[in-house]
Amino acid sequence: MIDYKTNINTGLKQIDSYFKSAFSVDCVIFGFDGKDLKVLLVKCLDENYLGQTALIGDLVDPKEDLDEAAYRILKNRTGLSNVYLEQVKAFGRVNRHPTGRVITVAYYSLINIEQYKENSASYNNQASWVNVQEVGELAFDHNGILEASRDSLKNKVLTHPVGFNLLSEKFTLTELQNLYEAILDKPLDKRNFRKKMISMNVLVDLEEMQKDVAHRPARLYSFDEKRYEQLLQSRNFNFDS
Amino acid sequence: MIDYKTNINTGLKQIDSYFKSAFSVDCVIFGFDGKDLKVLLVKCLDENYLGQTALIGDLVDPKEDLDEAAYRILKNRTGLSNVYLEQVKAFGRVNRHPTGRVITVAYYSLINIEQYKENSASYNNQASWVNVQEVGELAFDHNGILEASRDSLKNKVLTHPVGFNLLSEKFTLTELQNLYEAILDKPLDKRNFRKKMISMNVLVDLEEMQKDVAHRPARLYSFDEKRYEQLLQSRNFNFDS
DNA sequence: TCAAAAGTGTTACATATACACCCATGT
DNA sequence: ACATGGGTGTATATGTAACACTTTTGA
Repeated sequence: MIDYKTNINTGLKQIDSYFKSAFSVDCVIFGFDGKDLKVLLVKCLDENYLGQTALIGDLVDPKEDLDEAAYRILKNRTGLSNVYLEQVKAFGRVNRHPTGRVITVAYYSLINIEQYKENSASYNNQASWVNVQEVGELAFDHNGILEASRDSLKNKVLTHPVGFNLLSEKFTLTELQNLYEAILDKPLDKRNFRKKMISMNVLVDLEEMQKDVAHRPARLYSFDEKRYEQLLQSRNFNFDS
Repeated sequence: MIDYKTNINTGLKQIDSYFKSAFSVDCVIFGFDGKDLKVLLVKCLDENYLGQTALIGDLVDPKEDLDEAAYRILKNRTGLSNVYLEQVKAFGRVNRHPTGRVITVAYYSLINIEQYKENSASYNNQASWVNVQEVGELAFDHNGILEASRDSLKNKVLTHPVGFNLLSEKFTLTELQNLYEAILDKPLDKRNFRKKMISMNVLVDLEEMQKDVAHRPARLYSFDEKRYEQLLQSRNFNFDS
């Protein structure tokens, strides 16, 4: 009934015909420009999808952990290390890649666009930020990967305040609210949002104001990582409104 | 800076050295015996982990989608089709498998133990049900995979009543509560549990009673899948208590 | 003085939690 | 009669949702 020779957990000799596949990692790199959620995309040079837009990805080196590969790709493309990175899931349709059998593992990461601009100056890699609402048809199965990543991010942000990774160190509550609205793709009530955020106890009031804005300047906050780590241990956040 | 020749999304010729890996699927098959959450495990025949206990898994055929492979493995091992199946994530540490570079994609599935027993009689595959609380050291990185799957199931069950897949068609509210307690690994309040479950509107009161029990017989219910599908579309459940 | 965004409280409603006793059956 | 699990309601606390006006700045 079961062909034990092909069963990798119960024991097998290396069966050459199985070791002819490759893995890739695709990174959905999210950024935020103060108004819209953006994703970093590149032009595809693969002959089957020539000129189409694609996610940033690469083959995983045989001597490289999956997570390592994701960090390497991010570092290569953005110049940034220590970025927020989360695995989404694996995509493995047989014909998803024309070159051969390639299973890809999707990751999303959250980076600060300003920091990217500073660091990536030396990397002329022709990547560009596209509003997630305006992403057209992508190469391969990348539209599906992007959708799954957006969903994953939505769920994450409802329980963990990871959105801070997309903002500058100092930010206003309105910027934060705009970010949540962009991620959750729905409007939020200003007063309720502020109450909830402040009651979470992860914001540090910097007692500092915006400057040179053509309206009443807003108070600046930063994110208290230590406080957040403590909260993670005690119990879950819940950010729903 | 970036080696475009090795970049699979922007275009590449097949690079043989990358196409020497394999994928496997590992299935965390959960069952419920009325009291404890169980997982179906097998004895490992791999020489590196000889005699150790392991999850059920297999290599993915080069001509087979990932999901297909998971369904095939389940069918082979349990005789069951149309089971509830959910991808967890990919595990890709370089040395996780001694035979070669093997990335594995974990799935968990929820099946009914009674149904399994009926169907698997002809498959003498020496699999056995182990209480998840009592699982010892497993082969490969399977303890990590099991943990990730339990977490994933916990989260799922808080928002979607998928637990029904583990029960018989007819069940009592106490059985259902025991199941939730086993999955969430904490006690729940009887009255609050019943109120909440009933208010979800996914239970059908069969107007039928338990028989041959040495105490007051309990009312039997079944799960209303159509109602559930409707609810999924409208908005999310929330099962937290 | 105008435009533009910042900032602020209260009330109604819904949901979650805590909690203890009587009931029906088989032995 | 007793042991076993089945079944039920209420009060309180907490969280969520809805809602509009005044303030501060630069132009």
